[in-house]
Amino acid sequence: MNAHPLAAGMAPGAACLAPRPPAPACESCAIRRHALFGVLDDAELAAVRGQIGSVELGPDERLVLRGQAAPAVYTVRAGVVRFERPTAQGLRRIVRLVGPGELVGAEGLLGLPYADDAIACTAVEACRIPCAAVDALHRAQPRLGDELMRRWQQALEASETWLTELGTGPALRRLLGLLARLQRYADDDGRIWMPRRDEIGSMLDMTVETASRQVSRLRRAGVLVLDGPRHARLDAKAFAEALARGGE
Amino acid sequence: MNAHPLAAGMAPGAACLAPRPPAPACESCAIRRHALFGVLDDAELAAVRGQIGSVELGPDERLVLRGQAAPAVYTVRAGVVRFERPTAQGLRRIVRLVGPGELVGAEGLLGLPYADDAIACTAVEACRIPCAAVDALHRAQPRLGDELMRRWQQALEASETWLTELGTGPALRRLLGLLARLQRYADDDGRIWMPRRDEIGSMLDMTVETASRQVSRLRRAGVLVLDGPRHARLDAKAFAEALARGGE
DNA sequence: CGAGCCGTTGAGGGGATTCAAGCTCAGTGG
DNA sequence: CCACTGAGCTTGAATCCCCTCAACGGCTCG
Repeated sequence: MNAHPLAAGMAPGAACLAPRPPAPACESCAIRRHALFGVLDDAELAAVRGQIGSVELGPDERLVLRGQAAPAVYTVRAGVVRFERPTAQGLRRIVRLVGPGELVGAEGLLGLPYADDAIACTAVEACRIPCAAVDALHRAQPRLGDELMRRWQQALEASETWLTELGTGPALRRLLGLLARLQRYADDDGRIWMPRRDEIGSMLDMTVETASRQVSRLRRAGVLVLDGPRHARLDAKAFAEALARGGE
Repeated sequence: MNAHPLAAGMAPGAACLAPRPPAPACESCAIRRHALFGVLDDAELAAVRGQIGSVELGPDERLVLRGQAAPAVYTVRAGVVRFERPTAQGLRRIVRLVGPGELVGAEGLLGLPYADDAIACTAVEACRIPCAAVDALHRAQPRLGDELMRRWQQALEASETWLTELGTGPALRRLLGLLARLQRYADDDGRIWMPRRDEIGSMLDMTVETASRQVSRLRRAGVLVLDGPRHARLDAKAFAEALARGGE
């Protein structure tokens, strides 16, 4: 089945132990309004400001580890993070992707250990917020509770959509569905993050070879233009057509 | 691909319009401690008691409808409910199952429409709780907020587990995974709810025929004993062996 | 009793996997 | 400088699992 057997060759524990520089100015943060603390006013934000740290990760470095105690949640400021968990067969399956403004590790707020490995796909910047800080704020500002629930609901929605759109149908259509999602994380220049073939395999439940074949097909059809080792570009028109044809 | 094209022949709207008898005594409810309001004491419970209605559904009747405004949430008291949503191809995919003690339609508390169709698999009894009642209680009793978040997290966990365990691997193993889940909803007598073959198809992303073949295989192997039209029984020993072999 | 739903089984074909080889490219050390 | 290596990607050939198409039997129900 799909790829990398047991996390061999991954960067060591990272995030939790790394030094934690203070976060850049929250007040002027580009994603402030979309982030968990978007509901707070300047004064409230200032009160927790000191407890928030900044984390930077390179590709394939772990942000959190499944099963570990969860002392903090993370808000992604830049980059793409994947959620992985092992299947019963010891293989790995990617179950969700999150990007800027989204929350990682919310289960920590309930006193639960992290439910998935969260691993950087691209270079990632994130804010580290201690669970205790969220709890304290929550008591003072009940609206934060609504915002948390809203995020849980979004995560659930994303997971169920993943299941229906990426977990069914022929390989080519699943790949198109994935690319449509990656398009949302495109940079200003229109370039998307292009996963490794084995990552595609883990996301779409197919082998590396099948992933490679389908990518090549889209490349030959002019839908996808590879652009550097881990980047690509979609031709909007050709992509829409391919999607309409629905994978042959 | 998998079964029933567009909900033809389903019972009409049901739940929302049906008469709402008052709920049976909450104080002595068997699932009280496992339900959403398990955190409330007798006095708090008594205060909302009057707003809670009881709903009873037969197999294939809808509890809530995807996309519709969500005035209430439901706590399942008995039976099994499936969450369905249409795929991009107009087919239906079952994305989650819930049983006694679990919550349906929590997204309504955020002012969102229902995210999935929730349909009774077996005979179902549920409590209908107006969102307004939950909101009011929530303001009075903050612990209810934690309980809600806990349920959201459980739903998310269930969805991701569904993806990794039922969305991958050969057909037989996926079926075994499903049966293991259904076992949790077994009655005191050890009988489990046995889905129709097309329902199995919608859950495990396979055709009716494949579902039938795999079921027959398990039947011949003595793992599964069909017992009435919509019921079955698992042979614990044979089942464990089959699971260990992992689908041949 | 015919109609329709549900389940089962067979035959055939196709899409994905498996096994295998070859390619490019970056990093390494002789 | 260049073989050497290994990771990642691609492609081919053979196999197999699952899908498609099809037929049939049991059952309920009008």
